[in-house]
Order: sequence, then C-alpha cells, then structure tokens
Amino acid sequence: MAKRKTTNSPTLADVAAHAGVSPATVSRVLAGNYPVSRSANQRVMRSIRELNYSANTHARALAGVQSKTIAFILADVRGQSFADAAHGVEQEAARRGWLSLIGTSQGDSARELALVQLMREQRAGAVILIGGVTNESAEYRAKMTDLARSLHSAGSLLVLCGRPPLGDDVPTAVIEYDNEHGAYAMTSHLLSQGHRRILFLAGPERQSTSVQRLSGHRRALLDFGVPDDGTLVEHGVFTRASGYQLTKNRLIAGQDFTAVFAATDVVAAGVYAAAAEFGLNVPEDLAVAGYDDVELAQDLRPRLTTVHVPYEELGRTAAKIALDSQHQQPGWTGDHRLFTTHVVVRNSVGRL
Amino acid sequence: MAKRKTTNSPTLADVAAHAGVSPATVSRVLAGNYPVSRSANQRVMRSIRELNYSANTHARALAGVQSKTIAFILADVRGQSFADAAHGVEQEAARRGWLSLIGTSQGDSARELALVQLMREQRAGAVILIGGVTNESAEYRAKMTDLARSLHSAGSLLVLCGRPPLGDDVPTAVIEYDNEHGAYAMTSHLLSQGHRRILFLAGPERQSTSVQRLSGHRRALLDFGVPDDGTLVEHGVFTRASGYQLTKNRLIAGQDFTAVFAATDVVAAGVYAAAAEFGLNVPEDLAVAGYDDVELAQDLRPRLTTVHVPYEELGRTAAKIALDSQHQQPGWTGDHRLFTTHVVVRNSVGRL
DNA sequence: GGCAGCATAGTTAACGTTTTCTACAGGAAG
DNA sequence: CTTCCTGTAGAAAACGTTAACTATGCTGCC
Repeated sequence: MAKRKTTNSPTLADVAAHAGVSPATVSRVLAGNYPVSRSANQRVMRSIRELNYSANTHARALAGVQSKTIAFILADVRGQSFADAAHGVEQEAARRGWLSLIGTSQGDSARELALVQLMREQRAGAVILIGGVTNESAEYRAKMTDLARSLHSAGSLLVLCGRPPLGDDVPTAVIEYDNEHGAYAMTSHLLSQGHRRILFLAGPERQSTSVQRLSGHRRALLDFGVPDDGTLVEHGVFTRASGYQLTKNRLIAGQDFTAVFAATDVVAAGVYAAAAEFGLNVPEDLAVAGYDDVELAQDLRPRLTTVHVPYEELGRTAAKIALDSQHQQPGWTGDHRLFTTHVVVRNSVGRL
Repeated sequence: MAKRKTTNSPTLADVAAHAGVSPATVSRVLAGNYPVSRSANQRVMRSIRELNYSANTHARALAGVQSKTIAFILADVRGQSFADAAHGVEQEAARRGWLSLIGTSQGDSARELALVQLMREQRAGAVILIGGVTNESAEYRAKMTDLARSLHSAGSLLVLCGRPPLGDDVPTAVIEYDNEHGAYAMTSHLLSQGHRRILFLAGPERQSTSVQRLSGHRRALLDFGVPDDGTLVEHGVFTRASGYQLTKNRLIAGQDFTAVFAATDVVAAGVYAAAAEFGLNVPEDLAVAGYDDVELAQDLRPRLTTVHVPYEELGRTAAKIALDSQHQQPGWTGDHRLFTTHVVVRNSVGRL
C-alpha cells in the first residue's frame, strides 16, 4: 500500500534508483563533501535534472543541517524605517546566496516569541529582531533568553536590533541606534532656535524606543533649564493617524506650544495634516520635527527636519554579523555595535 | 553515544518519559484526535509545561502534517502598496491563529521560484504571490505551474495576486486589481481637464503591471482621438528616484507636456521633486497624477490625484481564499476575483 | 606476493514526529 | 462462564535526509 503519499515529488531514493547508485552517493553529490567518481556524479546529476528533484528541507533540517535562511522579525511591515532595514538584510543575505524571510509580530510579544520559536525550529541560520519592545515582562525575557541560547547552541544566532540586550551571559549580538542622543540633539536644536514650549508626541508608554527618545528629549530640556512638568508629552502610536489626532486634540484645547517633536516621521506627517486643518503654517506658526529620516521626510512640504537613522545599513550590518561565523568560535562573548544618529536640518523648524 | 545532539530542547520522547507514558500518547494528547484517559492527559500536560516542550516543526512536517504558516511573496518590502497588502494577509492569518511569513524576490524570477519552492518544502498552508511579473519566460511559467500543482496536491494553494493567471487547468486562485481600467479612467480624467500632452512614466518595459497601466492609458488616448506616437512614454522603475530623474531629463530636454501620469504614487513624488527644482508649480504649471493611493498621496503638496487600489483588503481577501479549504474539494476549478479601482481626485490636476 | 593505504561505494542508524496496527483490560451480553 | 465489544495504551513503521561505519577493489611499497 502506498500509504497516503500526499506529495508526489521524487525523493532522494528515487534519484538513487534512477541513477543506479545508493542514496548516500546522491546525498554526497549534492553536498559535495565526499569524493564521488566522475561517472557516478554525472549520472546522478542527470537523474536529478530528469526527475526534477529537489531536496526536502524538513528531512534535511531533521537530519541536522542548517538552512541557508535568515529570519527578520519586526512589528509591522508598513513602517518605512524597518522596511528599509529589512531591505538591508535582504541585500546582504542575497549577496551570500541566502534567502531571507520576514515575520511580523504586530507588537505582540507572544507572537514574537512564537515567530522566533518557529524560526529556530526551521533551523534558520540566524534570527534578527528589530524594533523596540513593549511592556517587557520577566517571563518574556526568560523565554527569549532560552531561545537565544537554544539558537546559539544550534550554531545559529539571535541578533537584537534597536532593543535592550538580554544580559551579558546571553549569546546574542546587539546592534543599537542612538535614540537617546538623537532626541537630545533634536530638542537641543529646537531650543537653540528659541522654542521653549515643545509638544513631544511619544509612542506607546512602555515601548523601549519611545522611552529612549522621550528620555533624550527630557535631558535636553533639563540641560537647557527649561521647565518640564510632563504636561507637554503625549503618548500614542507610531502612525500618521495618531500624530494627527493628538495634535488636533491639543489644538482644540487651545494649548500653547510653538513646536512639535514627533517621535517618528510618519507621526510628523499627521502633525502637518492637523496644522493645515487649523490654518497653521509650518514653520512660521508651528515648528515640526521628526525622527527616522525616511523618504517621506523629503516629500512633506516644508521638508521635514528630522533625525537620520541609517536603517538600511543597520539591516545590512545585522545580516553581516549574523552570517559571519565568528560567533561559532568557543571564546565568543557577544557583539555590540552602536550606530550614531544625527539631526538633518530642513525647513520645518524656524527661529522663534 | 549521544551523537551530536545539536539542540537540547526536550523532545516528545522526553515528555513521554517524564509523564510515564508512551510517545504515542503524548502525540495524541497534543493532536486531540484519539481518546486518552483523564489521568494520562493531565500528567502529559503537566510534563509539557514543566519541560517547556514544543514540537519540532520539521519532524511534524516530515510526518505529513501541514504547518499553520502562510507565505506572502513580493518584490520589495519598501513599497507601501504591497506592504499594505502584506498587512492585510497578516491580519487575516492572525485572526485564524496562523503565522505569516514574507519573502522578497527583488524582482528576480529565479529568486521568486526559489522562495515558492522553499515554502512548498516548508509545507506552508498557502503561498500568495503579489505584484506584476517581469519578463515572464516559458520556462518560468512551466516551473511555476509545476509548483502550483505540487502545492495543490499537498493540500496547499498558490494564490496569484495582481498578476496574470497561469492557465485554466492550473489549480490556483487569482486575484486581480484593475490596472487597465484604472489607468484608462485616470487618463480620461486628465484629458477631460483639457490636457493633451501627457507624459506617462511607466515601470519596467516588460513588467505586467506596467504594461497593463500603460495599455489603459493608451486606450484612453485612442478613445479621445489624441495622437499617440509613443514619444511621451518613459520606462523606469517604481521608485521616487526614477520618477525624479525621468522627469528631470524631459524637463532639461525642454520637452513639451502639461501633465505627468506616474505609474505609481512614489514615482509621482519624484515628479514633484523635479518640478520643484525647475520652479514649476503643481498643478498650475504641471498636472501630476499617480496610481495606488498610498498614504503618501495625502502628504504630498498639493495632495495627489491618484487611482485608489484597496491593497489591504486585497491582502485580506487573498489570505481568506487561501485559508478557506473549499479548494480542497475534488470539483474545485479555481477561484477568480477582480478588485475594481477608482480615481481619487485631489489637488494635483488642474483644468487647462 | 602480502599488506598497508587510498579512493569509492554501500549500509544503516539517527533526527522527532504521526499513525497504523496490535494488545489488553474490564464490562456487557449471551 | 465464555464471547465480544469498547476504551486506552504501547510498539513499530513510516516520512526523506545525513553521516558514521563498513566494505571492496586497487595501487604501490617493502
């Protein structure tokens, strides 16, 4: 009885039979890690072509080989910044003949864990996590730590990108971009232009990126001796709609501020929309600053003053580190990079 | 001898030993498709929790079960439109407790085939391909047809989204959005506003989406009796930079046109940039129209007149069709949906 | 000429599940 | 008191690879 035989694709055994050799020989031809005679090699190759054979990943993985696949996990593909980073990963992976897969967590940590888990099981060569983490719990950290260890012991690597490290003894690579300093620099810029009442549109309250940017903003206020009672901070999400709504609310309330520092360029786009609705001109009536420097920043009118983050390079570097096998070596202790950010002055902030 | 034991995660056998039952019983508890005594069930569940066990996907797949994973393959994550579609897929998948994975082909058909192949081997529950196809060769079609059949016979499904069907006898679902009519409508709009010399910025010459949009444009010209010698068509890629450069070249050449119809909103953003550089005001000096209606269209100034395509819904629908199991039934002949598009009039096109 | 060593090839045991098939109780029915 | 279910459990055979062992001719050397 043929059992169920859901797929009818030829197996390695089929190829072996067709070529008149043993399965082992076929495997060897494929792997190329063992001497095979010229004639056998040719016959096998011909059979493979004729049968249109392709190896079963699962069987391979089960037998212990790593797949040449790298995974990239982010919250939402719709964000330009992380999409750029994803592209960087993809580039570097392709350059080395690897495939890359993207998974999205929608900001849900359970989903994120499930994805990392899935990738570990798929025997991905590396897993890159990008973006801040929300509401990090002890349980989450523990599970992620386990996964990092498990990944590492399987010859793979977990790379954390733009998020807090898990701990010194956890085998991960960490790549950060400077949220705190970037925000500090931008707020300093706004202050230097004479602005004193700056509305800060943060992201979710307990999201690490948001927390860091807010903290940089506050430190600048403190250093410049500008009072900061927290009433000019608003928490939302990293979308255009959120920026629009938050600004509108404040405007309706008749709140007094001369500048808005949006935690993200897309949020800034929302600010522009709200300002336009109230007949306010940027930058004369209202200064607006963003963060990320995505393509959109150049399409907004006036062009948006923002903080540049090299997302694509970030992604490329993450992939490079992940794919370089130095971390396989016994004495490897972890890798840590910090990408710097800088203010890009355009036309959305005027001198007061 | 313990062989290599690369990963130290607990196996089903470990759980069985811990719970004092046979592996089969553990499997049954997990699958829930066979009667298991109350006590055994409880012990197994407890062991699973205590050992933090999770099943190995590969072994599962090898034993013939499908994974609850859906794959979405596109050319480039950086494009807003397809990112929106990806989000739609993700939403629908998540709603049903499935995970979704995104792969990018970078417009390379070999890479695309490799991804579909990979997903087939991973036993994905469905594979959705979105976006036009470039330079479609007979060999490509043959291979994709094979993959579609193979996917289908494994109880999975290939969904083609916004690309030409493979043929009536190939078991795929096809979802299209109307490129030809959308472009026809937009060009009609431009013509009705008095424009006669319209520069059309197409995508790659042999890319299906580009071809369809161009064809709609041309049909409108024909219907309105406007001469069309092909000199007002320019081929590029779907990026801002391409739109910028192409427009700039024409402007430098002193070409005579009153409107630009960009095959994509981001391309239109590039047109805006070039126009600004030459001191041309949109829409007074130059009318600009786009296609896709992504968020950017509302952030450009003046706001961009464009053709709306319901990308997110497209993605959601694709996932729905893919995950609905009706196509498993014997008499299933294929599914075909067509999403309509419509012109969204904003402020970038003036009456001549 | 016997024998170590080498170049190939084949055998077979993993890898971690699922799923038959078989087995064995205990209770109902005759 | 048999006999036959019925509810549960275990043994074992897949699934398609890889890699560690064996096995077998040869070649070349003492």
